[in-house]
Order: sequence, then structure tokens, then C-alpha cells
Amino acid sequence: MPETAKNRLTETAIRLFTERGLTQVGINEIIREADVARMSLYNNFRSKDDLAHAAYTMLSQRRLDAIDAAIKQAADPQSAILAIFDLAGELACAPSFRGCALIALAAHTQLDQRDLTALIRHHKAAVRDRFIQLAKVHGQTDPVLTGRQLLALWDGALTGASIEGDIAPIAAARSAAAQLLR
Amino acid sequence: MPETAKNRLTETAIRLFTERGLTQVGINEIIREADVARMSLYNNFRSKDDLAHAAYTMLSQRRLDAIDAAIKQAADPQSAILAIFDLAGELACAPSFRGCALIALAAHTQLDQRDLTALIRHHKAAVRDRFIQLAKVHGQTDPVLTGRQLLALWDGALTGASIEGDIAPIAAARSAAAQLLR
DNA sequence: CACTTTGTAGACAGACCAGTCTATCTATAT
DNA sequence: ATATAGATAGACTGGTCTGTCTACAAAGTG
Repeated sequence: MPETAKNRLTETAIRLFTERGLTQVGINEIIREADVARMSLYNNFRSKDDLAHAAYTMLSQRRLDAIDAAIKQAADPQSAILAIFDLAGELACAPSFRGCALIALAAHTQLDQRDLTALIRHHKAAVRDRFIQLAKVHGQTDPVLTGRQLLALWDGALTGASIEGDIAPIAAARSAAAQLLR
Repeated sequence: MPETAKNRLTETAIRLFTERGLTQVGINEIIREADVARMSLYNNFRSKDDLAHAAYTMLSQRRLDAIDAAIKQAADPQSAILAIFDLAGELACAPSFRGCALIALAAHTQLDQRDLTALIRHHKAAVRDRFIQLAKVHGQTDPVLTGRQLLALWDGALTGASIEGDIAPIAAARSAAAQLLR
């Protein structure tokens, strides 16, 4: 990936938005941190929301890629599901961890920001579909229900770990996932 | 409760902060909706953060009171836990439902707002303690772990319902709670 | 009546915000 | 050599934000 102004902007936006949230980061800070001129932002993106859409899209894709990589490495569906929760544990170990950035984004978006709302829904649906698929292969009688249960545990684990500043909620959610698969 | 300016401010702040989040509501809107003069805010509260602290404290207490009422009405620990998830379902039916206001607050607070951060932690610890107590009375071998699992389901349920605009995540979390208690 | 409390209306300061515009610079490709 | 495309710095507009200040009004209490 070349070091273009556009890429520096997107990467910086991902980092700052993840750390503090969409509405708590101004474009002045973004262009300063990205070491880019103000007009380079508006030549590459229509608006701050447009940059946010690009940044959160990339963020979502990377998170899904990490989940898919964890699934691929696992020997069976059950260990794949547990590996996904281990991934949450790794994320939570970063000092700047502030929970799931997409959940935080949901708390920052207004109802009229349809594109961002759709992005959040799409991301959560994608994670849910992976859980459902794994539950199905694992032989659950109602894989859709189990998938939804696992997603609730996942979201609750990341949220709880962020609030408490501890990975105990993730460990608990992981064990609950294992119990649900028995 | 008398109709003082202070009470109108607190109630209005609770409503607006719950609907849109701390940083998305300005004091101009609050004083307009509360039908109160600007100085009545600053005569009763030191700052916007001070008003927020009062509003979210009351909000947290009301949520805990509702949980305690649901517990009291239930015949046994298991049905008490399920009743708490039914409470989530009722909350999610409100047209202005936007998920757990304390989780949203966590997404809006900066690291230097210690009072608000402590309030969020305290609230989640209080909910967790109720789950732990119920798990204990229900005879779980590791009630602290079960309590943490139930809290993760609760947080994930409210978050999921808010994002999807549907109570399916709450129903799934409720069924997962029932499974964990078996 | 005098005094205090509580509230009101609105101007104002100082900071920050997103987004526009201009003028200049630089590299590359023709 | 020149044209083009991308980048830069920074002024500027119009708006919003929190918080302060002043001057005034109503209402209860001694």
C-alpha cells in the first residue's frame, strides 16, 4: 500500500476514531496526525462522514479478516468459536482498547446517518453469520439461535472488558460459549 | 417531586442523553426543552458534566430499581433471571430505545472524566452483583462466573437489539441464560 | 417594608468546528 | 520545455459550543 495522502488519512482516521469515537475527533486533529494538508482531505473525500465511512469500512473488513483467519486455523467448529473469543482477548490487551469500534460508532451516529448505520448493521450481521455457520457445522439443532447467542456473548464480552478494563468478561463469555455448544 | 427548575433539568437531561448521548446534546437544547433559563442550570450544577453525573446517577438507580422489582416478583432465582431479560425486551420496545445508556456513555466519555467512568463501572458492577447473587441462590457451582456470563449476555442483548432494531438478540440472550442455568 | 431566594432574559467571550478558497509548489509525463 | 495533476499552507466563513455576566422580576419571610 503506497504512502499516499489518502491512505495516511484513512489509517489515521481508523486509529483516532477507534481510540476516541467519531464525534470526538475533529478533522484538524486528523490532518495534523496524518501530516496532510486540509485540502488533501477534501480532494479525496467529500466530507468528514465520507472519510468516516471509508475508515470504518476498512476497520470492519480487517476485523472480519481476523475472525476468518482464526476460523481457518482451527481444527473444528467448536475450537474455531473459542478461537474467536481468544481473538477478543488479544484485542482487549492493547492499551488503547476501547471496546468494539462499531458498537461505539452506533452510540455516536444520529438516526439520519443512514450509511453509517447500515455499515454497523452489516458488520454485526457478518459476524453473526460466521457464528451461525460454525454452529451449523458443529451440529447445533438451531444454529441461527446459537449464532445469535454467540454474538450477544461477543458484544457483551468486548463491552464489558472495555468498561472494566479487564479481560474477565471475555473469559466468562468464552466459557459460556463452550457451555452453549455442549 | 416538586416541579423545580433543578428537577426539570435533570429529567430533561435524562431523556435527551438517553436518546442521543452526552456529547450529542448541548446545554442550549437542554434548557430550551426544560423551559429554564441558562443561569438556572449553572446555579444548580457546576457544569454540564456535573448535570450529566446527576442525570446518569438517577438513570442508573432507576434501572437497578426496575431490576430489583423484577427479582422481587419472581418465584425463584431462575425465573428472576429470565424476568430481567424480559425487562430488557420491554425497554427495547420503546420507540426511542437506543441501547443501554451507560454503555453509550462509555463510548462518549474521555479517559479524564473519572467521575463518569466510575459511575459506569459502578452501574455494571451493581447489575453483575445481582446476577451473581441469583446464580448463587440458584445453586450454581461458580456463581461469580455465571454472573459474569449473564452480564455479558445482558449487555450484548441490549446492544444487539439497538443495532438491529429488533428484539431477536434479547430473545436469544434470554434462551442462552436459561441454558447456562441448567 | 426590607431582604433573601430563586428564577428569567439575553448579551457576550473564547474556543472549536466543518468546509471553502486562493495561491504556491513539485513531480511526472508528454 | 511545458502542461497537468496532486499536494501544501493558511486565511476565512458561518456556525456551534460551554460558560460568564448583568440587570431584572416574582415570591416568600423576617
